[in-house]
Amino acid sequence: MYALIDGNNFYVSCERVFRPSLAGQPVIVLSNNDGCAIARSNEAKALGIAMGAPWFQIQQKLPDAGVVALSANFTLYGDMSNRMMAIAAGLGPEQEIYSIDESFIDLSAMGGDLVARSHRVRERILQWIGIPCGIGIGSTKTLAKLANHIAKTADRKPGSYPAELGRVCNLSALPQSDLDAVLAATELGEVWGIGRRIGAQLREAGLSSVLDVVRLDPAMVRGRWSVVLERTVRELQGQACVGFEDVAPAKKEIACTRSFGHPVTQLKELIEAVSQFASRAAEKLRAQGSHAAQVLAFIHTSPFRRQDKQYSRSVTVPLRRPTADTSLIVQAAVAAVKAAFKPGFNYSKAGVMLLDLQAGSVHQGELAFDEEGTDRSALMATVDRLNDRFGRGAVALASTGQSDGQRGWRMKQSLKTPEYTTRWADVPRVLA
DNA sequence: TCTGGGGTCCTAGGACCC
DNA sequence: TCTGGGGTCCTAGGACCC
Repeated sequence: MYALIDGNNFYVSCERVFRPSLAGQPVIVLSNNDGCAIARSNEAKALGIAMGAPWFQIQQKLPDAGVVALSANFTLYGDMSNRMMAIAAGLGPEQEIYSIDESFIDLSAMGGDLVARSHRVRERILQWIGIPCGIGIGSTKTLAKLANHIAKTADRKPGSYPAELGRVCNLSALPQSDLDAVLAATELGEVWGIGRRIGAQLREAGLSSVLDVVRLDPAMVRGRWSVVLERTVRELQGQACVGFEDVAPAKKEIACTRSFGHPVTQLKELIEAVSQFASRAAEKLRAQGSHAAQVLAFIHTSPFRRQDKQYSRSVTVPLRRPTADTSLIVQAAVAAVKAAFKPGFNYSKAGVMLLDLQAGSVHQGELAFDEEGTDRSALMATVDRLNDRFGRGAVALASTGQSDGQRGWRMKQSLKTPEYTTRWADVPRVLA
C-alpha cells in the first residue's frame, strides 16, 4: 500500500505563503527567461491558461484578466520542499521523494485508519508550512498517483467525484462498484505513464476512461504497444511493477542547459556560457560523488524563429580519464563547443551534459606521466565550500567571463521574488 | 520582440563478432 | 540459380515524467 502526497500548484503556493494578497488571484510562475507558465493557480487554470503557455501569448490573449506572473524562484521552492517533505515523511516508515513537490510513502506496515491519519498530516503541512496538499492512497504507485489526482480534482471541482474523496482519497477502500464508477469518470490521459501519444493511440482503439484501460489484457497490450504500457496496465490492476526507492540512485547523466536572454552570434559568448554550464554541472557531479568519462556540449538556434536559418549540433569529447575536476571538464566542453560552432547563426540555447558517470571511488590504476594527472580534488572541495558559503559563482574559472553584467546570453528574470527563507537580507520582517 | 530544464527507460537498427 | 545463424554492444530517437 502506498500514499502519494503532493503540493497543489506547488510553486504558486510557495509564493502565496509570503504574499498572502495573491490568494484568490490568477497567479502563474514562469520558466527561466520568463518564457512559459510552469505553475498555475486554480484561478489561472480557470482562465484557460495551459501548462507551458508562453507568457507573451498569455499577455496578448488576456490583457485585462489581472494575471500575476512571477519569475521562478527555485531557491525558495527547494527550501519549502525540504520542509514539506520532512513533515510528509511522518505519514509512514519509508519515503521516496519523487519530485520537488511529490513523495511516495510506503504504508504496507501501517495499521489503523489511513485516511484519518492522512488528513492529520495534510493539516499539519498546511498549518506549519502553508502549502495545501492532496493525498492519494492505492495498492500500487500508479494507483496512488491516480488517487492523488482524484483527491485534488474532487477538492477543486465539486461534483466531479464524491465529495468525501476530496483532499484525501483511498482507492483501495472503495467497494468494487464505486471504484468502477470513479475509474469510468476519469479520462485515461490522467494515468501516470499514459502521455499524449499513447493516449491518442488508445482513444483511436476506442478506449476513453481509465476503466477501459484497466480491463485490457496485459499480454495483448505488450504485443500491440510495449512492455512499458503493459506495466502501467498491471499496476492499475493492482499488481505492483514499479519499485519503491527510498534512497535516490545516483544520476546516470548530469546536465546544465539554458536558453539565452538574447540571440547569440559570437563564439566567444558561447564559450563563456558553456564554461559556466560545465562548471555548474561539475559541481552537481561532485555533490553526488561521481566522475564523468565524457562531456557533451550542444548549441542550437531557435526553432520558433522561422525566419532564421536553423542549425543544431552536439559534440561529445571523451576525457583522458574519468574526473570531477572543473578545469578538465570545462576544457572538454569548450573544445566541444568550438567544434560544434558554425558562424552566421542566431544561437538561442546551449548546454553541457556529463555522460558515462561512474562512482568517484573507483579508479583505473595507471602510471601518471603528465600534468593532467594532478589531483585537484582538495581544491575542488574548497571551491565548492566557498561557493556554498558566499554564493554561486563566488569562485569560478576566468573563462566563464567574470564581472560582465551585460552578457547577452544571461537569462531574463524580471519578476523574481526574494529568497525569503535562505538569505538573511530577504527574511520578511513582521511589524507589530 | 518574447516559447524551460532535467531526467529515465525502451526499442530498432547498424556494426561487429565467431 | 542458389549466399547462415546466433549473439553482443552501441547509438539515436521516441515516449514518458515533473
